[in-house]
Amino acid sequence: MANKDRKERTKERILLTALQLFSEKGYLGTTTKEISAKAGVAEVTLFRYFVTKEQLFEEVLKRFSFLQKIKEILPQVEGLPPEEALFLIAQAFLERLRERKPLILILHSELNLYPEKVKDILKGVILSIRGEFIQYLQTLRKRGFLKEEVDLPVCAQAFLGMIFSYFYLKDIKGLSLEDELSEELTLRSFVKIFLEGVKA
Amino acid sequence: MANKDRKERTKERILLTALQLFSEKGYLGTTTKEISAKAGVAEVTLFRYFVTKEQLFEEVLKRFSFLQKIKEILPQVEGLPPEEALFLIAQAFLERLRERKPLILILHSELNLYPEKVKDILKGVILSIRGEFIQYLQTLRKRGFLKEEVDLPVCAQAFLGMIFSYFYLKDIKGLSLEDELSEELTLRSFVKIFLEGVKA
DNA sequence: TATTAAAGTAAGTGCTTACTTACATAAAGG
DNA sequence: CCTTTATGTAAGTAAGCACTTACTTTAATA
Repeated sequence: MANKDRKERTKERILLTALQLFSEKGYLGTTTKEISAKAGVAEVTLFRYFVTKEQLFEEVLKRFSFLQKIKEILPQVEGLPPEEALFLIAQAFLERLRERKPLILILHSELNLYPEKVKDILKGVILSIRGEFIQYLQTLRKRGFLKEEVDLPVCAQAFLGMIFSYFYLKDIKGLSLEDELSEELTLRSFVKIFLEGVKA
Repeated sequence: MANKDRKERTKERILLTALQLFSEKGYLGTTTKEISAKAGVAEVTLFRYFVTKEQLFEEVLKRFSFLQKIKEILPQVEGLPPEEALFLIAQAFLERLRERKPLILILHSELNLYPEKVKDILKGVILSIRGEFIQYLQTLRKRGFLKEEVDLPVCAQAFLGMIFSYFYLKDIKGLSLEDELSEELTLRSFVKIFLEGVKA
């Protein structure tokens, strides 16, 4: 094992552990001792790489907010009937939110620390996802599927908002209301409502 | 001024200040010194009323999660055409979320502390709001306005979800996307999409 | 094998924080 | 007016935390 690999791997281990702990307990609720213990390194090693806890936090944000590539599902979906396509998009969106859950949790509870940085990241994530979705809506519009007068960004907000709220309650807050349908049925209902709401 | 009033007023002042600071800086980010200073009392007074910081936090939750009465807008709305009624409901819902913003911020960032208690409160808030909305949907159904097959709880989730996400981005995260419509237009668009999506 | 780089051990420093104790003052009530 | 009750002042304690320093061990490299 080359020495450089070794360095990178320990650094990576610390970053990963920090991501996890920050997302579970918040920035203030997590101690450097805890991070280093769980990462299996000496506390001093942590400080050798990231001079302060704050810098570690910053690097966690950097490392995990941009690297996760957004998978493109649009191409696979363009030929399908809109109802099916929207369902698949909804599923993919949910999946994507779930993958990013630790980061989302951090952005969620750590508005006080680095408010601008956190906001920028969030904005980037939202704009990219919404952008993709608007792209799909445009193909629908070209095919004459949509009402003329609808505003695409607002439509996207509406549809993604339904799904985000669902994610928020279920995955972030861990709430399940007794009378809930299965996930698939819920998403399909959302799709139906949305589609009827915007189609020509 | 009676002595009892005096006691209650200082206690209330501490609770209010704590609510505000906890919601701004989180539980761990707020110190008892800070709370007492801002409330204009000696730190020791805080501890005389609430033996520990944790107990103060608990009382903040108790005090502000149940007292805020949910205003009834349904009666004022029943006669109106559905599109107008839904718009007013959407506005009222947003307003209600905004009133409760400090509490929501706390429930938001303090999942670690008292997870069960926090969850219960959140669940109560959500169920009560959703319950009211379902009530309204039932009147629409009775009047034959809705598709037969739609599931009311899911509809409610969809509609309130759009609005909640809007609130989340705008009021909680302070994000505004450049291409956004005015609040009124956005809400009216949501209403249109939803109504077309569920009507017979 | 000798050298160098990466990581560990261990002890400690200074600061902040929740919480305490003992005593003092001011207002309310009888 | 005198007692009781609410609040303040001031000083302090014990613990936890981020971060440091000095030295040692382990492992890659030349």
